[in-house]
Amino acid sequence: MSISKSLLKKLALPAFACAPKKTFLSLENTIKLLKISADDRNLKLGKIIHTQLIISNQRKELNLTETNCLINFYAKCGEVSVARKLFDQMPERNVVSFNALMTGYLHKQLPLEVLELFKSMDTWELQPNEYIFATVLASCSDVRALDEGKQCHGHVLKSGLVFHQYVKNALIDMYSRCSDVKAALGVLKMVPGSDILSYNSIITGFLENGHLNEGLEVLREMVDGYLVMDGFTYVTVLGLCAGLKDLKLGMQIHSQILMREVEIDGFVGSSLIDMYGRCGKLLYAKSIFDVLEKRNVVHWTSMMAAYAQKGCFEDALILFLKMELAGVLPNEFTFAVMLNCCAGLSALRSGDLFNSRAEKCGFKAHLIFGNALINMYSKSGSIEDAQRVFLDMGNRNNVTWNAMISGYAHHGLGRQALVVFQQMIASFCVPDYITFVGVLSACGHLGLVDEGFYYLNTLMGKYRLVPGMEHYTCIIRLLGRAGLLDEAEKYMKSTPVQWDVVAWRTLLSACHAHQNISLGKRIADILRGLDSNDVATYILLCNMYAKAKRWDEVANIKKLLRGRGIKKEPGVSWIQVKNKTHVFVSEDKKHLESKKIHQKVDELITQIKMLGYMPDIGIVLHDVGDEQKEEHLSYHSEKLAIAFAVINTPSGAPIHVIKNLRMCDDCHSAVKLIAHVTERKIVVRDANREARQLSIEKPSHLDAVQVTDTGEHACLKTYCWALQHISVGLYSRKLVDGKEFGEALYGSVHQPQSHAYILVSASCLLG
DNA sequence: ATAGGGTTAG
Repeated sequence: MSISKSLLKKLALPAFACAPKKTFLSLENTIKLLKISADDRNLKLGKIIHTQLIISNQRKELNLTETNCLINFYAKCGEVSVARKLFDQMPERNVVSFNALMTGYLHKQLPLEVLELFKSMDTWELQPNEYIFATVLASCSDVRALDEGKQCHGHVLKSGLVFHQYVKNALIDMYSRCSDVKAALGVLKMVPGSDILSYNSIITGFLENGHLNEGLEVLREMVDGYLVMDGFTYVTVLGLCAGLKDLKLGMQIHSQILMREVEIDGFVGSSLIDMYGRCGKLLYAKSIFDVLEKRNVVHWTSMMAAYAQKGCFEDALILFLKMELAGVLPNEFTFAVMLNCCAGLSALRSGDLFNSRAEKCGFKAHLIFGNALINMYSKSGSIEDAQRVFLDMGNRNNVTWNAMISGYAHHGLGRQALVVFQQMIASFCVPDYITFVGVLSACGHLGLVDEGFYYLNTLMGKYRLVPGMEHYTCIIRLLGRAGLLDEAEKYMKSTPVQWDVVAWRTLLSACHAHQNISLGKRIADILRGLDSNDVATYILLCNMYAKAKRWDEVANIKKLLRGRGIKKEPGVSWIQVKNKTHVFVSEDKKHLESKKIHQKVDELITQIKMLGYMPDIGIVLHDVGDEQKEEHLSYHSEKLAIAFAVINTPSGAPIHVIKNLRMCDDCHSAVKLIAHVTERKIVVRDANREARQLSIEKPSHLDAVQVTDTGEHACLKTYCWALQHISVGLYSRKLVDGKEFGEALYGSVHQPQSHAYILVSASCLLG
């Protein structure tokens, strides 16, 4: 009796359980059940059927089809060695046998075996068909084996199978994943009949390899061809928007999803959160997160990443606790984001805790986790721990090497940074843009001018890298450190680079250090032309003049600042002692132990004066006499925090202080000596980053609209706002501004400022 | 009887 597949599936196991011992299935049903077992990855059921086949078979050996089915079954269930045994014992094989086994190797990530089988087909005088090519190309794609993929392409062309949709798409997938943009586009355009899968593959591949603009170009063509996006497309295109930080395009895609009533499933939901998060729209990301019915670990992690990206590290950490309460288990990505938050807060203790938790959960060996760990330890001031993690890592990629190189460079360990760079090259890891930022800054610390220029002008070119502003700024810092200020100025004036405020300020900082007042003045003029209201520049200038005891100039700048209503941000330091964060403001007397702390500061200063410490009296902005100046400097927030830590932590314990501003020269030399007299390791890290936003931002263009946080789609509110400002009459479900919907999207992709974007956005409300 | 694409890290 022949039974339908679905019925078989439903009845299979219970029927087997009840069947009398000598009941055998018909051959036809056996094949069907084997296929079901393969599709469901039901190893148990398949094994039972295999047994039945052997027992019931009157003939000595299984026939070709039966064995092929078995190979397929074992390969799909991950038992590729069993599949191989069956394959090897076959007296006769056909293309199907080969492909079934190849698929097993493909999914086990064993591309060499796939290629080996592909080669051996020739000796069996078997011609590869479209199935074989699709599988072999997928293997090449998986391991980015471009050369093998190209050879396979040649075979495909000879065989004339290039017009098979599967083969064509496999070729596109292989080329785009292997980052061969030209070849991928060639196949897409030369071979007619691209479906949504062709486009999804190519955009995904481009996105993966950072060819974002090319991806956008392909998207344009796709929309132009009126191809309807599916769930995969939305995920990929949202990834593209996130990478390009193109909020407008992202919102258009979101609108289309809403209008077409595409289900926001796990994947689309997380892509939306990620897109809004990476475009800096925390509130939008959260509104998506809030309305999701089921939240998985990716949703939580994407949301945490969105907080972290905005610098709301504490909020992200709180979200982690909420996730735990919701019973969702963290994965390696979650821990990586958490470590990133700890790095942002310099919360070494919390970072250690996450490290332990992750190790217990078995994520220690994950590459992304190790990378995040190196980053956390080095940003939190513990380069030894970073190094330990680095040495322990069995698997390393660019990010790993970069993290270690820039970690060493940041800690002033230029020599080590360059050694690691050499090791990176020796282990055939290709350096990238970020690698050279670290390398050049290491050269800066070591004062290696010639080497710096060699890396910039020669080595970067060898790796086909175009130096960017970060690299040029490193060069300026390098020249500045070496005291070659005039050369630096000459270099800046003669090199056709659009120097920015940071670069000029770098040189100004060198003028401060080397007391080149006249150049400093010239740079101040240039900076004034670039950016008229920058506090950091004025403070640098002020310090430069103060160091030179040019009090007249100091007074001028202070007057200027006062006139513009600019206030210097107060110095704040904080420190974690026994699970509590203690915050200190310069000259703060509010702390409970204030008196004891001030006494300790005085004591420490007396001690280090005996080692030759000379309080710097020239760098304070206060209008007071010299005596008082010394006092003010003594109570800079980091000194207070260190004194507190010396009192409240066991002797010998390391002290980690974080502060908002850059440490002044006086504190720098004082702290070094304090570390010496107290025999402690002291790390002071300045949080040299954008001001932290503690509350969720209001969409800037929506000031007129009350945005509440009650689970409604914040994006819809944006569109409501848009509705009030545009004429709605033009819209019908299919037509926007007299154009097809796709055209409106197309138009706005070409011109991001176009009004079509608002219309498309608005349409989702009406649809 | 054999083949295809997606989310979170730095």
